[in-house]
Amino acid sequence: MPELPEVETIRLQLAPALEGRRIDGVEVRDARWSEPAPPEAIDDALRGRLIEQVARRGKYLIVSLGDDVHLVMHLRMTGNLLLIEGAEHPPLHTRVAVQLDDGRRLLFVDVRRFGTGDVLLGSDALAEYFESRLGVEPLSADFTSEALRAMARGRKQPVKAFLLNQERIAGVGNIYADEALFRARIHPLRSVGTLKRDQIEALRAGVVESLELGIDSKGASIDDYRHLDGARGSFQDRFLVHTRAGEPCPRCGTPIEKLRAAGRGTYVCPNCQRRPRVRRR
DNA sequence: CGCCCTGTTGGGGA
DNA sequence: ATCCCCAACAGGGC
Repeated sequence: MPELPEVETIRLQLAPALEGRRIDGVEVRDARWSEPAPPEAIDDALRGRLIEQVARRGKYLIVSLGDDVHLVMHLRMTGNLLLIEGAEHPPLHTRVAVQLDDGRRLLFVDVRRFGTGDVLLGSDALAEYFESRLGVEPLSADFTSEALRAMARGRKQPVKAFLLNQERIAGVGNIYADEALFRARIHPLRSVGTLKRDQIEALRAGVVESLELGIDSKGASIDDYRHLDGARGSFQDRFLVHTRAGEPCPRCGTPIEKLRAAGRGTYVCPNCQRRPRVRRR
């Protein structure tokens, strides 16, 4: 059993990664392990350990290994995690390959290199990592109207920025936020602190419903099938307003409009989701 | 062919 | 708190 490195948190920079190495003939460019941990420390932390549990928190994946070692990964926008057979050729843009003892490999593939990975030593380090980053799980019993109202109270922030902030509600992305707001009939630029009690409840329900659209009948996220041809199209078809500028609102027929909120492309029905009095840009 | 814009995210700086 | 930019690419419009 290898000795644990002294550092408590190892930054495993998946993007870029593994300078100067080739993975089955696939060249990996501009790669390096970032400070403070040298590659040997990463190897030592992972080598010989059993995968005991795979979990999710917000948009993070957690692979828990023996001796309280945790590999925490984020796919960001284009990342993908693949399990391949030993003889299989890793796809282009493979950044990190973890060799498993049965001959298979776990690949982190990411065209844009936004994805991240951290090796955390100990459950305290793991808890701390998420405490500073993530708020309530919206699909848990803790996500009540009361909790949402308490978080929103007094804030002038546009409601869309509030939803995208992972430190309060974990896991709501751009597409999901638009869907939740459309369902709740709330304009994304509305100040979150001004929402009435019934709007807060509608927003809570909208968030839950939008997230459920991303889960298929087997309980797996539809994002699990991203790499399969055609999955992407059917995924987007589930959402009513996102990327549908010009198309008629499914509720009232008014053309969907595109605007910018919280720095992201944002889609609304201008009739169902009334603009706040004070315009902002 | 080149330039410009956009983007399933999050972090840092002004 | 809030806006803006950036990371590193692909893909589409012009």
